[in-house]
Amino acid sequence: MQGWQDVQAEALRRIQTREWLPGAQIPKEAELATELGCARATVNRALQALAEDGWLERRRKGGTRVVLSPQRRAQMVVPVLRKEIEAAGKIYDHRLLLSSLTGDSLTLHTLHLADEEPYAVEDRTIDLARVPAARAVDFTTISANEWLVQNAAFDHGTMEYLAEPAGTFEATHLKCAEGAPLLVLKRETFSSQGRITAVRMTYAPGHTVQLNI
Amino acid sequence: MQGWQDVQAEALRRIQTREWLPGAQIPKEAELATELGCARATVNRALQALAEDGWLERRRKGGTRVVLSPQRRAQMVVPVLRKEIEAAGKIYDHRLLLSSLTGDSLTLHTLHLADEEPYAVEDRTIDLARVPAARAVDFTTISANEWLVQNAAFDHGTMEYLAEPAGTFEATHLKCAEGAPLLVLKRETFSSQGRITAVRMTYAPGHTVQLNI
DNA sequence: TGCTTAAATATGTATAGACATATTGAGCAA
DNA sequence: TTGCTCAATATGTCTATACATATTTAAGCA
Repeated sequence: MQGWQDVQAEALRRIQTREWLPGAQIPKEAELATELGCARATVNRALQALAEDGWLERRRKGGTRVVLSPQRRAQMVVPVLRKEIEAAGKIYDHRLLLSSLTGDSLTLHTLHLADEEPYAVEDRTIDLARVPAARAVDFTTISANEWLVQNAAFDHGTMEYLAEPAGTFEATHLKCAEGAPLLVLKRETFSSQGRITAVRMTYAPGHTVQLNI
Repeated sequence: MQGWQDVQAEALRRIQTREWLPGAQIPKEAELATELGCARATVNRALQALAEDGWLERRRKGGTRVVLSPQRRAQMVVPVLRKEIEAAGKIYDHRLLLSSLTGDSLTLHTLHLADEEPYAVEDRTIDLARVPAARAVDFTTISANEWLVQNAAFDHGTMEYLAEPAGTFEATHLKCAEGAPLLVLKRETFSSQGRITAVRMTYAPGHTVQLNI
């Protein structure tokens, strides 16, 4: 009944009730340990967790202080279309619309379907220098989206959502009017070697992206 | 040179190189500790971090196994408009367009400006039962967005992005054509007591949302 | 006054040992 | 077979201690 999670909860309470003010130093680990009746290591574990969550800033010798403006972070799972669609109880399928190879750069256009209805169109470029194995893959069978997730471990990446009007290409494949507002996702993923792939995913009308805070 | 971060890196390497296959059990903590020449607590710390990052699944007595399909998570900081705008080197301002009180429900319409240019329109409902202090606030001075961030600690929330055509209201205030594709954010935040506020933020054309993986 | 250097100090982390707790799985009973 | 009990076991966590490391502060010196 005095675990580090309890200590974390208590510290978070003091932050949120402004008992510990933003920017202010909080008692040092040893003091808190004494006050709460536990070992310093326990306090340390708790405060580290809070620091990782962005509530505290810690510096050796400098002590621990409450962050000026706690920036909360929203999270989402990186979308893997097939799972997203199957999770909604629908049947996933996809059509490879175009595949073109220029040097080490492979370009793929894919239409993703949910219950035979258009779900999204994908415009992807793969750098084969980073993923040589992709040369031998038949992307009509498995979608590039999925194959890369399973076979190309990446370090980091960026994602960007925006709204754009449907062009002729999108309107045709997504069965919507030209100019209809569509949600677009641009994503790039990198390994330590450099960029693996860049995607532009245009979702059918009505699509939404959910995040949790 | 044998810290828990090193152990974490080594474990992550084994996962990514498929030395430890998805779904497979990995050696138990005690064994890894012996193999890597460190204490079990060190291995524990490392594996816990990997579990928190979604690479491993751990169960008492059941051991630790590599997650079937490592779902990567993308993160973004919850947008606080003023900071977002000021970070871009522009001057933030806002206009309260409408304020209406019905029982415990306060509705606010706000136009947010960056360098005097329209940036977004906000349609917000605040539940005053959860934030009584909001009754006394002059939201022409401080935006609801910002006041709530500073004064209403929330537990959790949901966010949803979508693309919608500009209506007459948006077109007027955001200076764009009716029907222009706009990025819309719907957000709800909750305290342990219940919902604090619900927002619908419609961004000016061209706005993008960035996330990091 | 300004610079360099040396102590002081708070956090970071490792370790061994102990106990807690959730699950599994085997053995036994209905 | 089904259901129950109980021992075995892997992870979860706490503790006390020790040392590492980054920074600040103070002292010393030019």
